[in-house]
Order: sequence, then structure tokens, then C-alpha cells
Amino acid sequence: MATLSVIRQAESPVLDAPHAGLLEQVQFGLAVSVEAGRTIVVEGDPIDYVYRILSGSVRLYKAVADGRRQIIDFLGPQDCFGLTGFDRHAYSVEPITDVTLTRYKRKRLEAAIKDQPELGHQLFRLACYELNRAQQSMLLLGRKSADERVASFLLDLIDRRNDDDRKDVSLQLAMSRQDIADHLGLTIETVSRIFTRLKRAGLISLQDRHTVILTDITKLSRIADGELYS
Amino acid sequence: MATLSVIRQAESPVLDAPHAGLLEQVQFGLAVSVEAGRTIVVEGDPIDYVYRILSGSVRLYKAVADGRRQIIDFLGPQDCFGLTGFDRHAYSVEPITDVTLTRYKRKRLEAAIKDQPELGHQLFRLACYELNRAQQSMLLLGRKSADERVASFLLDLIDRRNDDDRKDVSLQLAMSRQDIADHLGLTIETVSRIFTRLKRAGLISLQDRHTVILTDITKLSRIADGELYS
DNA sequence: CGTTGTGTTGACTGCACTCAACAATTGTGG
DNA sequence: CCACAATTGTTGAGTGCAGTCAACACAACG
Repeated sequence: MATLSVIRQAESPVLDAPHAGLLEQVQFGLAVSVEAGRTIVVEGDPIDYVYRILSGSVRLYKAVADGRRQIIDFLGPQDCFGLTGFDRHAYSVEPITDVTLTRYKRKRLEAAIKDQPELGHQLFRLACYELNRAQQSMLLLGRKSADERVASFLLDLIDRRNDDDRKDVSLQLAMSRQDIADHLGLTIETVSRIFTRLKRAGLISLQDRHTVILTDITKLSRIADGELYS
Repeated sequence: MATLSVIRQAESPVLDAPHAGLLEQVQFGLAVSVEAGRTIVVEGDPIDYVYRILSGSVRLYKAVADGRRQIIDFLGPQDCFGLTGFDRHAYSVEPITDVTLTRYKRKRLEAAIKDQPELGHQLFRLACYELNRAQQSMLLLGRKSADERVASFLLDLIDRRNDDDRKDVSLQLAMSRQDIADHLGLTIETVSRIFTRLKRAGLISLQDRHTVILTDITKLSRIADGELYS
């Protein structure tokens, strides 16, 4: 399991992103840090803690025996994970950059819900939000072409970025091409090819490997929604 | 939108399936019936009711502009739907057989949760359960071969069947091959081919088109988990 | 008994995968 | 700081799994 180094008792930052703010009021969180490459939780492990990201990004994934991997989601600052409603983790979690998190003892969190019904309601909303995301991904993985998947992925990143500037169309991809492929049900080669294809078509521009600028969001949206054939 | 004919005020049946029992205590449900082919709710519609199935089966699905369809899940008796945590339906729902449901006014349900925290907790567990299922489907759709998908599907049906007899290995498929295909991200032809392949391999036996008997669950499980190559 | 809908099987195609070489970037030790 | 190695990403050539198109089989139904 993971090696977590304790930094300090949590102090609550303030944000107003979609389902953010969650767990911020909870007093007993403990801040920890994990360096990239280590593991935070493993699929199937008993759930002792629930986590909230302070800085950095992580990937949640499920794996098959022979090494195949499906990345369920990427999470960034203010996002929470480890809450499954059951007593075992449904997925593994690894940092894709160095990460700092606040962790909350599950038992204490469950106790806190009894006193604060509003907290329970927030957790419910969070589960629903993730359910919606997962079901949207099912459509993507089951019925969309490779181009549609990549376009959807880029637009999703733009939408979710809890950034002040809604018009900003530049993205920092913290994750590798392999991660993107494992999230979209593709191979690195296919992802790479589609990036260059979108670039040649003038829909995106690649500054460096991890910086993408969406130069034609309208057309990208059409592709993502299956209204355009590339 | 749907045409629903009111039958009678709900009386609560008693069951102890995984997340069943839910909403049974709620007093104000109204029983309605929908015939196969009609629509119960449409993706994007405002949520006025939450539903619980009394008899029959339904499919939940998302659609793309050009007609492509991803079936999120099939639901049967005692299962609930329409609860998204937001104010619009995330998917469309259609019966695959004639169906009777109890429907609950959303507003009244939300009010009831305030008085009964336990009800809220149950809804949370339900959302988590569906989240787990959706994430499992992401792995299936993103990373599994056609054979693995079909094997997983059949085993999932066996597992979920709230039947007394755990050893029974016969299945009644209420849904069509097209439905199965749209659930597994395949085509009807591929589904059909794999059914006959599994039959020839002696893993299943097809009585008629809608009756499948799993004759080698062990091997099917190996296939589903990617430990076998056909 | 024909008609219509649903499922099966075959022949062929194509999108994304595999394999492989190369390019660019990052990291490491001298 | 450079040289080298290791990692990550890109591009090309060829393959294969699942899709497409098409014909046929079988039920269900009026």
C-alpha cells in the first residue's frame, strides 16, 4: 500500500466549483503528500480513509489480470475520492504528479454525517455527479469513434477545469498519452495520430506535449457529438 | 412524453435483494402501467417522478444524434430509476416488456428524506451501487474483447437475478439481440456469432432465442475476466 | 398463408491495433 | 556542461477483430 507522509492538519481553502467545497467543513482531516509513481489506494482494499485533493492530479483505474487498464477518471485539486458506499475500494488510485491530499477517517466521516445531514446530502450529490460522468463515459466507450472520443475528452477537460476564465482554451495535460489511451479505450498510437490529425485540421494546436490549445471549439463539439465525420 | 395509466395506490411488496426494499416504505407512490414500445422518460426531460418497477423490465439508454445508442442498464422488478441528483433525466427509459411501476413525486420524495435520514442513506447507497456498475461497464466497454463482454453480460445477469435459487443457471433474456449489442458496444451480428460460438464450445445452451442456460460457469468466468482467449 | 420482425450465417471491408523504427524529451553520471 | 541512456511520443506498414452488407432461417402475427 501507499507511503503517505503527514504534513500538517488541514486548513480549509475556499472554492465554489461544481461539487467542491465538500468535506471542507470537516475538522478532523489530515494533510498528506504522495509522490508521483507511488500508489494511494488499491482496488479491493478495505476503505479506511476518504481523500480530498489539495494539489496535483491522480488517476482512478480498474485493471484486468493481463495488465489491461481502464482509467475511470482523472481528478485534480478539490476533487474527492474513496467514497464508494461499500467497504472496499472500487478502483486503484495513483498520482500522475506529486500530490497533496487531505484524508478523512471513514468511520469519523460516517459519524459526522449523522450529525450533519447536509454533509450526507452533499456526498449524495457527489455520487450522482460521478454516476452521470461514468454513464457519459459508457456512451463514449461503447459507441463513439476514436476521433469523437478524443474531441470529447479535450472538451471535458475544458469544462471541468475550475478556472476563472471560461473563455480560456488552453489545457495543461498532466497525464501521459498512455493514460489518455487507457481512459478512452484506445492505444497510444491512435491517440497520437488523432492529435496530429486534429492539429493538421486546425482544430487544436500543440505547444509542447502537455500543452494543448483548442482553436476551434465549435467544430470540436460537433465531432464530439457525432455530427461531423472528422 | 409517456402515456401512463394509473392502476391503483401502491401496496408494498417485501423483498431483501441487494438494494431493494428502497422506497417501499414511502406511502404516496402511485402504481402505473406502461406497455412495451412506449417511452417512460426521455433524456433531458425535467425530473418530476422517481420510479420503482413492480413487474416487467426496462432499458435505460443514452443516444447520439445519428441514432447510435448506448444502453446504460437493464432494470427489472424492485429496481428504481429516475434519481439523478440533478433536475433532468440523464437517460431515456423504455419498457422491453409491458411494465407496471410505482411512481413517486420527486418533490414529495425530497421532502420525505428530510424527515427520514435513513431513506436518504438508502438512496445514497443506491447511487453508489449504480456508480460501481457503471464503472465496471467502463472497463468492459473500454478494454474487453467481444467474447469477454458477452460472457461478462451473462454472468452479470445471473448474479443480479434476485432469485431464490443461487445454483440455477438458466436465464430468460427479456431484451432483444439489438438491446444486448447496444449495451455491450457491439453489433447484433457479433453478439449472435458469439452466442453460437459459446454454444459450440459447450459453455451455454440455447433453448429458444430468449432462454440461455449457462452450462460452464467456471469457464465463462475465466473468459469474462480475461484469463481465457475464447 | 403470406407478411413482418428478429435472429443467424457468410463474404468482405475498414477502423483501430500491432509491430517496428524513429524522434524528442528527460534524466543521469562523468 | 556534455554524453549517454531511458522514457515518452510520433509516424509508417501491415494485420486482425469487429463492423458492414447481404442472404437466409425462423417465429410471431394478422
